[in-house]
Amino acid sequence: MVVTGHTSSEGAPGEGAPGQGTPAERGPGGETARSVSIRDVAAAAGVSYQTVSRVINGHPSVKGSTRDRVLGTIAELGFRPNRAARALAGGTAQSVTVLTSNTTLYGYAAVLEGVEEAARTADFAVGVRVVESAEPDAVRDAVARATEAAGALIVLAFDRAGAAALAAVPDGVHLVATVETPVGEAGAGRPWVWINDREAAVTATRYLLGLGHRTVHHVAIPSSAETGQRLAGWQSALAAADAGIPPAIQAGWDSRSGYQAGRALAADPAVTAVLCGNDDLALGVTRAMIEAGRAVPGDVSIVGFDDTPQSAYFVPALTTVRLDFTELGRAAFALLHERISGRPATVARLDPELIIRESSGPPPTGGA
Amino acid sequence: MVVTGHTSSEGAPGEGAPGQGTPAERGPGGETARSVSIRDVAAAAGVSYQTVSRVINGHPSVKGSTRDRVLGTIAELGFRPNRAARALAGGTAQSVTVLTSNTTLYGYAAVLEGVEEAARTADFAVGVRVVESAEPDAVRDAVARATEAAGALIVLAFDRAGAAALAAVPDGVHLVATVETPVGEAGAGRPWVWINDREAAVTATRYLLGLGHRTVHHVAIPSSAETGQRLAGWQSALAAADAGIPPAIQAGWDSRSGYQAGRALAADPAVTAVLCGNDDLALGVTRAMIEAGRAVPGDVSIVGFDDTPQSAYFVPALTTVRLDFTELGRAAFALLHERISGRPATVARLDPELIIRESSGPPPTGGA
DNA sequence: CTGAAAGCGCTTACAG
DNA sequence: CTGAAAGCGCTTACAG
Repeated sequence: MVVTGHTSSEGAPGEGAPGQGTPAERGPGGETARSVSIRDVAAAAGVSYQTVSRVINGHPSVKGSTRDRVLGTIAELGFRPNRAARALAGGTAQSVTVLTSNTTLYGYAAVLEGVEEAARTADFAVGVRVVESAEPDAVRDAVARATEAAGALIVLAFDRAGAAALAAVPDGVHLVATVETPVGEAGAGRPWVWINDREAAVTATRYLLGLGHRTVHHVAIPSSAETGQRLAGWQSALAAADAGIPPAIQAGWDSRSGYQAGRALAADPAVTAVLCGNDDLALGVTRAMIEAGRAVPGDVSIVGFDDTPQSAYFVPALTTVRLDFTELGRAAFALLHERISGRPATVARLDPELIIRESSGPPPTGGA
Repeated sequence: MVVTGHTSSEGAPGEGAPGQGTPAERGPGGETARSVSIRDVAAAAGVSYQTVSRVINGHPSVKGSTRDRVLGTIAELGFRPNRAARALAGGTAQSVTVLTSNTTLYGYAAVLEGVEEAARTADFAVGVRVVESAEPDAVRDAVARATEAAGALIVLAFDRAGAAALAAVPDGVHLVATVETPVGEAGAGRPWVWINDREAAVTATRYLLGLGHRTVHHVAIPSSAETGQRLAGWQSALAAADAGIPPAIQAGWDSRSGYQAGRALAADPAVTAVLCGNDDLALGVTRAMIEAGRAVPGDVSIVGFDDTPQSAYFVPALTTVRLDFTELGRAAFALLHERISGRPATVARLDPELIIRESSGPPPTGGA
């Protein structure tokens, strides 16, 4: 298994040969690149190219018959407006770039998927730019780059880096943010879209309490603020039930981090229920519990957040709160498109859903 | 938990209120958008704007002192060349778009991550365009859109849709493909980068055979060709060892699909070892086995492919072949950059690594 | 080594 | 309702 990039090593590499090549001939199927412009269309339709411009931009003052004719020749010639030229000339760029700190974690990747899908449907190009940290330099650079395309922006402000980037976006650029909390600094003054994590956390915590657990422990994901919404919901549900509020364990996003938190939790016999900030964390916590000889859910119940495609196949299958991040991405784009085009969009209303599977149950008889 | 997009519902939404808003005021931190051009730099540096153009493009014929002066004022003024203008004027677009059938599956998302990282470092903008299927219309449209940016292309041709898109890219566009097989139609005539899946499959199969299993079963992921490379490697390793070659089970990419395949396999007592086309599939197969009362690895050994971040935390922890897709993405970009700039790039050589964990072991004593 | 010219493909005002 | 003009910010030849 090799991956290399030596310059133009021609011919078919054999076993163990460099995994890169640039054969001389070309395969079939190649049409010619680049071509028909607004002027070609104009000539073919017998109008000036300004009129063609009006037609493709849906300008109202164009006679119906000429519009139809132009539209016809556009279809015939397969004309596609050049985005770079449009952007340069000051028209709508028809492009969104997603500014985010991550593209592979489940929630982030799902939002990106939703944005791409919706953008594609609306014929928008989509760009991706990651901002590596909340450091001023990184943020400034990321925003500058993401913004220079002259297109619109969707910033994923679920964490500190994203929130910092959101705050640094200059006025005047079309923007929608996906935020953790609509109020507060993160979303301040910007159009946003969100998922009510707090309410979802309340639901999950209440469910665990309802099973008979005296209290629920929490392993938290990073947040855009001091207190994450999932953590806040967990706390308030506990308070409302007059249950004790154990200190939350601050973790990262991945299973490794959950595993470490789980080892600490497993050492405490009083722990019978753990609400984890996401499913990856829950996987790690579960493994740590099992390694420590604590049965799940016999001795301790574990609940996650997100419902990743794998969660139903974990052993034990994970009880979790399903959050539709893909739809959130679609909603973000819809809102953005609405603000750009002026045409109101309809966005589906999503509700959280607690998916009860095998990792949760009543506390051990001797323990509750 | 709500996500909505009603038009400009101002004010702070309370519990259960629409999860979207556009407060009137603006947060702090907003610098002014757009600004300094090549002409501003020229004026400030006391040269013509053409000279500035030469400097930013690394043109050789510029006196050292004037180059330094221009570079200095560029830094001072914070000048950033306008990509749209550059693209329009025929210069290098400094942008890549990743054309792929998927953005969330582990391997795809990891490649995208690697491309983004490398592109960012080289100051390239990155776009994403998904091609939904191998249908001619979908392919034509995807290629047309991905290509219109005038920038370069990286096509992920691991599956049929990706391979079809690759075949449809017209000549003359800068392009690098990540392919399953360097020879054959998929990579034909195009520069490519790959991971030797076949060799990795051989390694994994041999390992299982070495443990004492009479043969190894296979649950295959989709492929860009009739026979996938992982499947081919598995077959050849079996043949080389004179082991029987059971029919492979063709599956999809996800755990659900693996679970279904696993149910079928669990019904056959002769099955003691299963090589799965990826870790998600392995998770599903494992669960099906356990549900059927077959212990893993006591009764059946299971090996995956990829080594996702979760695999080490599965119960049992998954034995798998680690493939560095992120590095593959970086390599794809490096190759592309090399072809665009002419400057040779150095790309790391990657080797597959079999990660032995808990899901594999010798066959049951009575069974082998 | 460094200006002045022309043009990339479009859009926005300005005149009819 | 529909032309002709000017210009978006850059790059590529062409002249010095």
